[in-house]
Amino acid sequence: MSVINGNELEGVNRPKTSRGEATFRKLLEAAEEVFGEKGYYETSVVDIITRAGVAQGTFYLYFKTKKDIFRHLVVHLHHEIRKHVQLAVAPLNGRLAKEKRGLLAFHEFILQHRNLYRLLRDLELVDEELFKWYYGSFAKNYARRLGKAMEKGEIRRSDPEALAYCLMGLNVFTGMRWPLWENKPAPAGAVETIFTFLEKGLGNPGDGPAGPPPKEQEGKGTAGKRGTGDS
Amino acid sequence: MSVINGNELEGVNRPKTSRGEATFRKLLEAAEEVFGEKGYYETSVVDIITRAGVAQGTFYLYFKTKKDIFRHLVVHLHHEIRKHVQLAVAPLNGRLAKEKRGLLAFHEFILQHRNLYRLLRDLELVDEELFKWYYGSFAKNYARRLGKAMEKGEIRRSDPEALAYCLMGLNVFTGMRWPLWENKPAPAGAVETIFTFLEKGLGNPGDGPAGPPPKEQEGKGTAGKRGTGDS
DNA sequence: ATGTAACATGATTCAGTTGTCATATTTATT
DNA sequence: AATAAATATGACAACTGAATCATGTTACAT
Repeated sequence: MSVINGNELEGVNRPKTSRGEATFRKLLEAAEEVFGEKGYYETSVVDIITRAGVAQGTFYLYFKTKKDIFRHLVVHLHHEIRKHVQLAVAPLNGRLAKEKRGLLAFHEFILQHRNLYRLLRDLELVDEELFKWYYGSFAKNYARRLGKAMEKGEIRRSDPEALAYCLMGLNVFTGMRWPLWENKPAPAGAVETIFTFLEKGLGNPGDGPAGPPPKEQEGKGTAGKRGTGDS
Repeated sequence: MSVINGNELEGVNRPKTSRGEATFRKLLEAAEEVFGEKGYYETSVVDIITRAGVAQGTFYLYFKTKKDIFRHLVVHLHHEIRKHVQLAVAPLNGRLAKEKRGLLAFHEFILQHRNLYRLLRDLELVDEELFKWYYGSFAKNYARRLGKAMEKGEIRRSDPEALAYCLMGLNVFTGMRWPLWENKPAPAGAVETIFTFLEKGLGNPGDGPAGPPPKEQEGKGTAGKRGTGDS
């Protein structure tokens, strides 16, 4: 990806002394807060430097533009979320169990980091390329794990990428409805519904035709019909 | 809803002659295009009136602010999408069939109205209240239909609202992945996966009581908290 | 202690933005 | 035709916010 080279974004000058490091951090913390509260477009650089308690010129010492500090925060967020979910899910066995726990962990994360999460919602408008990188990279990883689970026979065999997007959508929208909008966990009834939907949707270990694994090719007439002229 | 009174938004002055009507429309069309291309925040009123070919003062004859013309477009879009999906789905019988066709119709709509769809993505940041109205109203309707299908035994009984958000998420994310990002319909393999996920996730008519003995009961371990279906 | 690179400042410049208003034209009404 | 109401104009006042830069101030290696 041209978006990110190595582990560093361009447009960001890392400080070289501990004094600079402190200022750098102050700016990032301030930016996270203000972006989270008012959104990217409603936030000015002056808002950020005011909250950080530094002068305007100082900002441009470390970030080339407002967008650059935003990007930096987003990449940070991406790693944080993954770490959080990964950690919660690691000790469990079986894709379904991981999937369920992962959804709850994701909801928790939203509740505990509303500000950071809001950044993510701005991302699509601020930098579409980075946005695609964000979800694309998420999906890729997700699909890999799903693929493995399919091989192990833990879930039904199908297109891992499509499945990944289904699951991300499900996570994001339920995370929006309760944690984000109501600022509390999804009620038990909703969780139960979601879990069942996941369980049946993914397919249980013993579920499928006991027969041999299907031949990886699509187009087996099942639901078949494409909607529109598919160009 | 305080957002919308009757069928008209405040901040909008409808024209009173056919000449005015033409100008009004020109402005709306121009706004749809520019918003779609550059996004709400990157678009200025000057951009809009330039494309519409009218003077700046004319804009303020019909719209109080930039936000007001945006809101007007969004409400319009909401009705358009619903009409499109409704129309595609109406002749079909059974929730599952409707659900499948609805997803394809939704994807079609995105392909045919990329600009309008993009507005929607901006909405969350521009006017959160209207955004919640948008999805909330969608979800409410959706849940109502799902509830009816449950009563008829067409799909598994569960919390209709939670299910509605799952399905919306699934629609939105798959619509993003292929129609929006790649500007073409989802490939057959992906559609098949999505359909199967829907089919199993929603539960088939004959599913419930009969069928192979599911030794697997839900609620163990992580799922933990059982709750009666409240709301 | 001194030289130097890093760090910090904030007034200022500059490129935009919104929204208004006096003026002019068109349309509907009588 | 006369009049009022609606529509259109574009210059402009008033404002916003990003980014710069000349002028400092620290920290630290030598």
